[in-house]
Amino acid sequence: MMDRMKLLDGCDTTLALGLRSLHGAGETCSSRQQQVEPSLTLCHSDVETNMISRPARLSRSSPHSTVNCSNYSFSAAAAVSDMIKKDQINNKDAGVSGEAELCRGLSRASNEEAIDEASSRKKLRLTKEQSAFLENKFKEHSTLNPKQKQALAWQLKLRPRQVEVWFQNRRARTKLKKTEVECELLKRRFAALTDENMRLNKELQELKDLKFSPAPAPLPLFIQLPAATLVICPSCERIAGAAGSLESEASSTVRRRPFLIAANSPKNFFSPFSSHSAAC
DNA sequence: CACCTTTGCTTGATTACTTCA
DNA sequence: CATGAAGTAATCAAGCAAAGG
Repeated sequence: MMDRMKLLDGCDTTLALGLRSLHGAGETCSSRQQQVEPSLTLCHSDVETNMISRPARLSRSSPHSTVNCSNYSFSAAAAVSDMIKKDQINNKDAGVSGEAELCRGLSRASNEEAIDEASSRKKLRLTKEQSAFLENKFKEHSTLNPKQKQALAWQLKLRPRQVEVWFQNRRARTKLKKTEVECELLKRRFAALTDENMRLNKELQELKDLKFSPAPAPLPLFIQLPAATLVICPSCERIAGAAGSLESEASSTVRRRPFLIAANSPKNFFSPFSSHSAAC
């Protein structure tokens, strides 16, 4: 019921009539609608001329006749369906106008024949201007309070419900986009870490091989080694400290930074032939 | 080249459900 | 705890453009 009630949200005069002009740049009346559905089709070309006379906006068409519609189309079936719904529930967002009342009378008259056709949804397309305006407002704040919603709807000559839906969809799609971007970043990060892991494993293997090689080559006074190679214990074969873990990018960065050790400094120099490294 | 049809994408709208005051 | 408003997630479906025959 609540959901149904939402349908009434912000029903303005034109909406209540179910004859609201619908947007769509360069949009023409759907050929499907014209050819298949014996429906009342109402269109007009400019939202600024929204308030055209009532008789012009409400006319029953033959299955193939439509009111001239260069830019907008509106299925009477859907419109009447809306009207019926509105008739059944209270309007919460905006007061029901006299025009709406009149519309209801009209809708009742055509209820039975229209209700079967009312299942199909017609949808408007916002004009570029409307979309741009909404985009700008969305940049300012991604949610709307009722007052802002009403004001926006009024400015754009849309129903508050339409503005609300637009913001809902915009939020959802922004979030989706953001999630996709994050997912992509995580994939890249995963790939980088996989590479790093492979590199370290290779390095580890090389050290293991070195361990079993014959006489070690004489070391220079100072050698430069990647930090990762310095913390493996040849005795227990454990990778001690940060070298064996991938817990953070920060530690990874630190690990990658090579540093100098003095070959003649027994305190700092890791000898492959000592029993345990200091890290153990 | 014009015309259909198909396909995929965008986007307005709906529904069910959740959260919160 | 019940309620209603407002939000999200998932989905539907119209409209459109591009591709291809």
